[in-house]
Amino acid sequence: MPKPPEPLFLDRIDTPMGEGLVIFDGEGALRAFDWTSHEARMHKLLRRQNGSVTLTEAPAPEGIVTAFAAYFAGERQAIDRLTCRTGGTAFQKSVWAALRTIPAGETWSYKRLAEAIGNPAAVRAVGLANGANPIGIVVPCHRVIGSDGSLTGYGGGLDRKRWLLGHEGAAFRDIAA
Amino acid sequence: MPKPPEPLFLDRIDTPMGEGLVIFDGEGALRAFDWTSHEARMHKLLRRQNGSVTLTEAPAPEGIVTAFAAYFAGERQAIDRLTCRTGGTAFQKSVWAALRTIPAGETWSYKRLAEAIGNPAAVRAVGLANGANPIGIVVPCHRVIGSDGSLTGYGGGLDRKRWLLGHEGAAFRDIAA
DNA sequence: CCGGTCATGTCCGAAAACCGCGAGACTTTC
DNA sequence: GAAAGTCTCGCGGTTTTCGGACATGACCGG
Repeated sequence: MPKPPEPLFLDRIDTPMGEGLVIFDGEGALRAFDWTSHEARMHKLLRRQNGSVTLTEAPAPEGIVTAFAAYFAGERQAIDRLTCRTGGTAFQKSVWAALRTIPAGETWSYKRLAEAIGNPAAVRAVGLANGANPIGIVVPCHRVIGSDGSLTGYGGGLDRKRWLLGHEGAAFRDIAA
Repeated sequence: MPKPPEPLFLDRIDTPMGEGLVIFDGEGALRAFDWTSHEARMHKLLRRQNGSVTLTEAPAPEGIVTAFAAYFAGERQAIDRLTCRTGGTAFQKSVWAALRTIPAGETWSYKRLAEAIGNPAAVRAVGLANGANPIGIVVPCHRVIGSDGSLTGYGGGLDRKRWLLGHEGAAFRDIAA
């Protein structure tokens, strides 16, 4: 079953944690964000969710670039209104939608997230769905931590999770490096 | 990976062996043919090869209808030039392409077919591919019989295979009913 | 406090099952 | 003995099934 490859575009931006990759589509919707250091992982997710895609380097829409810049400059809600579009299963979409309701500066446990989507037992599955989130930062999977307040995991590396939560002024239990 | 459902069309024609279903696409290419009595099987093949499809009843292109009519009336090569389009794996496509080179009135063994596609040992796999052929009659999978001349199998039922070969004036070993 | 157990959704790779066969060795039948 | 039936085994794509791994948390027994 052949699916026509969808044309997507790529731009690079600087972040306090290294160069980031911004993927967006012809309608200007954000499709993915990740760090250059994890490029392979991002491509994998993209392919899984959209079938084959063609990536072309192009300057990102003004709105996206300025939103990221403002966020890093301290305006923590600047990214809240960016329009995103993803593939994924129904379960994953519900998880990602719930993620965007967590305000900056706050953290949820995986359990609370599971309850929010009406599937309280799917705690572990929620963790997986979190890990499959293609749009880092904007879909704030970093705001989910363990029930005991520890950082648990992060696709982009725990360092970045720690930095992001600190930047947003959220509380968490920092367990060494 | 969600694939946009492809719009296909369906028409019904009469054959000496019962009502048949003709599936074709927006460009008038033949996509499937089978008998109403085996409708479920056909849908399964269609779905596997094209992903999800939407079927709408519509009169088939003139060329297709008249070709079938002519074939059943005795003009056995009337279906040779119909343009077909199928999904399937590379292996299956090569098998189906080879099938169309068998002239009416002739029969091949599964072995000969396997040799024709350059994979002499894949005799049994060729049988499978034959069974997965979505376009009965036009892609003449009925012209393939056992090395000893027996009919072996046919998706639409051995009765129809027997009738078709008889209609085309081919030789085979008829083993009771 | 530690260690094990279980529930949950998704993907991935491995392995097995499925057959529209053919060849070779045997057994039947006139 | 030759033609025809029976049995067994190997062949190779495709589909299905199964098990493991995982960004967790609650519970239970030492």
